Amino acid sequence: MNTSRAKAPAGVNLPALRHHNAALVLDLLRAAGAEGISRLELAERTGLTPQAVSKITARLRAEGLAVGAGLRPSTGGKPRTVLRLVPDAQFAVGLHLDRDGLTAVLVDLAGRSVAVTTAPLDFGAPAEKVLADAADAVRDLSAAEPHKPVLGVGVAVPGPLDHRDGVLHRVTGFPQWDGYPLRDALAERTGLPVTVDKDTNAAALTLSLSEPPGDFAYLHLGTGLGAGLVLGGEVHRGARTGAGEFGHQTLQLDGPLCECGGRGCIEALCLAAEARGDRAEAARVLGAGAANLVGLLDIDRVVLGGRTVAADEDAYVRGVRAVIEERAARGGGGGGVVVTVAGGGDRPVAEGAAQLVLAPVFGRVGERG
Amino acid sequence: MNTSRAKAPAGVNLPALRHHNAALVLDLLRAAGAEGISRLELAERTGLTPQAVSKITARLRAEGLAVGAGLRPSTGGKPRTVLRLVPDAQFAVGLHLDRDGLTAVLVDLAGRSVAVTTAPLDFGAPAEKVLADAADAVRDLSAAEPHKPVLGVGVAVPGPLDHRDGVLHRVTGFPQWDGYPLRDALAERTGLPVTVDKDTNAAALTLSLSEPPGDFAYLHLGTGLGAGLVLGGEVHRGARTGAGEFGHQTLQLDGPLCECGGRGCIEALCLAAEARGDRAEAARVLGAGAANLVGLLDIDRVVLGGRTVAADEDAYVRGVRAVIEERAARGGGGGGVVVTVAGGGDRPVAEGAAQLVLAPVFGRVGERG
DNA sequence: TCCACTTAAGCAACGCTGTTGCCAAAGTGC
DNA sequence: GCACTTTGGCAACAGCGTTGCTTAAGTGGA
Repeated sequence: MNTSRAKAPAGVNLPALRHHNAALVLDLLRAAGAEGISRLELAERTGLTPQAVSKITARLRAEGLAVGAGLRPSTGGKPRTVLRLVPDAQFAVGLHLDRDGLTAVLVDLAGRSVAVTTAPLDFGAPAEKVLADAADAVRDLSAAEPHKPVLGVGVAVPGPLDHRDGVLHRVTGFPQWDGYPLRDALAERTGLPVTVDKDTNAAALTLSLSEPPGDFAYLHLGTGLGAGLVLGGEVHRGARTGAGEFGHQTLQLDGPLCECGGRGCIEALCLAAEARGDRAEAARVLGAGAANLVGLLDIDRVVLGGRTVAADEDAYVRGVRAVIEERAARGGGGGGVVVTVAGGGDRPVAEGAAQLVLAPVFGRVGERG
Repeated sequence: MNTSRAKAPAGVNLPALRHHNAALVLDLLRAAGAEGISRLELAERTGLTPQAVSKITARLRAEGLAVGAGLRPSTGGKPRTVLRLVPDAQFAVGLHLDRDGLTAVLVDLAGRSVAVTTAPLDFGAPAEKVLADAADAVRDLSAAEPHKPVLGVGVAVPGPLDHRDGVLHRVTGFPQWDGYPLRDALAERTGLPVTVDKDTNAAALTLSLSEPPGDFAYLHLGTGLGAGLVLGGEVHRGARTGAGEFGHQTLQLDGPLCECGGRGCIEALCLAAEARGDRAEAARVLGAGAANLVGLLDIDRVVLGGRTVAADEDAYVRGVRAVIEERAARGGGGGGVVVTVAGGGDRPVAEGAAQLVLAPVFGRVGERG
């Protein structure tokens, strides 16, 4: 069962402290982007003394991860030196294995894709075949930056899996993947560390970098309906990496039959409304589920995405927002919740897969849930 | 809005490290109870070296927080010395302000109530009157252990509030509390640090100490229906301390009217079934909501409590379990989820209020959500 | 009864962390 | 040109957990 907390050796010694503070500074440098950030601002944000920040940034500069980037205007004294991340110091590969295609990206420390490959993929083919294609994509992309280290490979897949050991489970319609140790198999083929996660979690991870701080849920409405949760700056995966099962929540007791065998699942209701052209009703249904989620977790934002939403973003945003605001007005929680659509890159899932690898570098361990 | 993450000075210096490790060891000592735990076990659990644990425990003993408690049987060498927490080294006061009564407890470090007072309370009286009663209860209880330090006062109240600044909001039916700065007002009267939280969160906090590790939700079914969430060992409160709004989730689109003004709220459905004597249906409805929650968060356990559940624990446990297991069998998530009833003390809310004060001592900061 | 062996726990020296006190560098503005 | 402000590095330091070693306190076989 969930052993993540029970076994967590939470004791902190000096190397762990050093690593934590360095990662924290790196995270702030990343957030500052090309604009950069000064040592004193870093000190203020971290709560460390300016001198400690100087030492930490000196080490980061020696490792080639940070660099000076000009001066701020003086405010009456010596102007502040601005520091910024060196995005191409290290890279990570992100793979998105979908039912019909493979997308692979090489991502730099700033989160930008510097190389992309896409290819058709038969997810129903034998696992070894799919794995060989994936490994080829990793090899090709790594060659794009031959002299820079590639930290690892992140893989996003549609189905249920265990994020901790990287083993797939019961991928709907693809029984050959049940119990397949994807992480270890790909790690052996590529010689790189591999991290595996659900596609919705990867998308949520990408969003967590561009979204303002605070908790949010990413609701993905495409051929199905799923969710990725970001709580406290980290993706919430739950005990068995099963969190975000949003589509089969009951929204209509004893309602119409869903293909999962249940009744009144939000996914069935929402997609049925969409299929008969009643987009307002689809948005209202989605909004009811979103409002349930907002009330339960008291998050700051709801972010919508997926092909079905993209077809009419405005209708969905307005519909969902209306339900949430109406419930907030009744005192059901969720006042001030913001509803938006996922902007960001055009390959958010593959980029999020790469972020699975980069997250530890910036202190977003993600081992908690 | 949610500034908890943006402003969090996450930098760690040596005093912070020392405090963290000491709190971690204290937490393990508390978990070990009267039985105690050896230095080497502490080292194994924390990931620190035995020598570091020796130094930390030496400091704790010097402060009177830990003490030796006999020897383990030898395994062929020097027997291990067992250490245990000194429960009566420090205390905390917990207050439960309910609609019609006040319960106050003095709790030791082990979480046991060493003194209790209950009194009728008119929550609709002027705030100053209620506050005076509360302050009196605190003073009386503090006198029970005159020579030991009382760390602070934790207060659990029914309504919506902000845990961070301790201000109440829109307590249903009691407009005079809207915007009342309960934390600061009581802190001034008692001269002690005060922490305020929702009653369901306090109950969940108590349970988190006796329950096995892992994430769980406490569902309280009494005159209303609410939830407390424990994720990653800490109570999840959300951006505005509004998390756990479980009763007014929509479970039946366009269903019967709820007193909140919405339609098809789980609370209305569940209580209506209970009112007409259909306990099986009430349990089924509760189970559907619980299954929604389980799927969304992938928690390890669901814990039921409250007067209505207590009236027929077996029916509710079986009913809720049945719905969750049926959905898990369909692939909707939640396999292996355990459904139980809240055991623990007879004053779980007041004791949980006291735990709000004790949590930081054991490194459960709770500032994250 | 003795002695070799095992295991636990403290002492001392150490490396490394962030902190403090101080000073040089690099601007502004009268 | 000089007084002032602000930034940021250097050096010394206190305190953390770690390492190497010693002492304490048991077991068990000869």
